Amino acid sequence: MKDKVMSIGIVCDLTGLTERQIRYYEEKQLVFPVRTKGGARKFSFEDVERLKEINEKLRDGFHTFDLKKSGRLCCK
Amino acid sequence: MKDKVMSIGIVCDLTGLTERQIRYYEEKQLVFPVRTKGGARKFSFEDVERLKEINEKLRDGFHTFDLKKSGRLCCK
DNA sequence: CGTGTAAGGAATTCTGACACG
DNA sequence: CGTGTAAGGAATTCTGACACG
Repeated sequence: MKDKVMSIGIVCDLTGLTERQIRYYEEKQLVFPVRTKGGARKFSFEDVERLKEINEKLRDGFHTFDLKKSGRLCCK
Repeated sequence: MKDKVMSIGIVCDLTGLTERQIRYYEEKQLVFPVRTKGGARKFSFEDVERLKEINEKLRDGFHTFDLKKSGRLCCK
């Protein structure tokens, strides 16, 4: 599940987010996809889950820096 | 593990096979990737395992039609 | 701040074919 | 039979920027 194998397109399908949102979350250091030689991002299923959580938190009123500080997004 | 999320490039990395081999195995009905709107193949981790088994069998002297007839590649 | 979009380029994947054998 | 390759096109992804606010 930690294998970084998905390109951004399928991640969009799986999360319902836009490429723009995903790239922004990466820019803010909330997710860490790996890169192919060509520069394309590769995500894992874990990243997909995390991205969904990030978006939820943002919709709940949190900010990207809040999420970064906390490290984990979920309290369990 | 059955989620068809990987494009052919990563499958090549994961299996060590070439795109040509993977497409040929699909042509011979040994694997069944899904397609994106744009026509790109998407594979699952299960497909990756199957592809490795297919290639092993072929190296052992089997033919694609032998593999197709047997259905399963592994006897367990 | 978080996200949308148009812009141009680079990398990825696709198909059908010729080749060897 | 199974696989390599060059060919041209179409789809995908990338970055930096302007926009709103």
